[in-house]
Amino acid sequence: MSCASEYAPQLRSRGFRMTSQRMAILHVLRHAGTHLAPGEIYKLARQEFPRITEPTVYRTLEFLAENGLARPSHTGNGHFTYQIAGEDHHHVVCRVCGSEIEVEHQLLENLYRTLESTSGYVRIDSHMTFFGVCPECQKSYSS
Amino acid sequence: MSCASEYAPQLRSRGFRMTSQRMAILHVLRHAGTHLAPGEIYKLARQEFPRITEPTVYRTLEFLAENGLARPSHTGNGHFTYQIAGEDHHHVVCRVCGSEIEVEHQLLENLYRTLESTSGYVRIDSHMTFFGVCPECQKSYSS
DNA sequence: CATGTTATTGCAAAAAGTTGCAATAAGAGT
DNA sequence: ACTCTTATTGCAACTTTTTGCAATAACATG
Repeated sequence: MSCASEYAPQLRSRGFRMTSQRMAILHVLRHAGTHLAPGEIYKLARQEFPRITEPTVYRTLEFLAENGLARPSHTGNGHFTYQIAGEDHHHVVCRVCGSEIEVEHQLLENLYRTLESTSGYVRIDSHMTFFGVCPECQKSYSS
Repeated sequence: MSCASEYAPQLRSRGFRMTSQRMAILHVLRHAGTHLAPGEIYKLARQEFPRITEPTVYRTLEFLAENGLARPSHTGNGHFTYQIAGEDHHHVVCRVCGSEIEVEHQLLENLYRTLESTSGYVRIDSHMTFFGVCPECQKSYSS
């Protein structure tokens, strides 16, 4: 069995099922090490389990995100990208060249707690992508 | 001329042009008072200027966002939604029922400055949408 | 106000993402 | 192991979003 089968009990205890499709996708996400677009995930997952289809990939990614096994993150073009859960960090993307870096979640903790007390909403813990201009591109514009 | 023509000089000074399509879309955004999905904007803009096409709507929204006249904001399903610029606030969306509230930008200022100094990136000023659970839905889960 | 440059658009076709529903298969119970 | 329930998938059709390129029209200039 693949390393992804360790998620099975977690799913079963909530009344869900572990399937080859979900294993394939979890496997892909675990080995990616970074976030991937649904299309890329589809191509890679097909190498694990060729009968998988696109609608299944989209539905599975949404399912995994709802159940905390995957993390969706927004990209600059308005689409989702997914990564395996557990890597608790955020991104800052350069709006000029697209390069990106990670940001510790710790830096956002205060804000999240402030938002909760001022808004009345709880369990605010979204994965965020911020946009700015990276050091490299700052140089090009100052010359 | 529509109220949207006040944007014309702003565009022309940067070498861009004001067109009927852009006026129609700006008009729609100004009268919406809230954010709209591209599809809705297309339908409404067609009432202003029937020859407008979908690709133009998408391209124009991206253009307006790049030039600070419109603000894209992420929705829970991974798509963009747009609103007229000038309303400087962020959103918290309930991940259960979808209700949302606005958050003053002031609350994020500190975080943005911290991100800039720790990351080296500058001009971080993205519009953000956070996800949490609203007071109403908290009740349903505590019963 | 006619002209030339080129930013912007429309068209057509492709790619990406979504939906409804019947068929399949996970896994609980026997 | 077999059966039954129903969560999950595949299929097919559909909607949304993107792309390349030729045609159009904004507007700076003379």
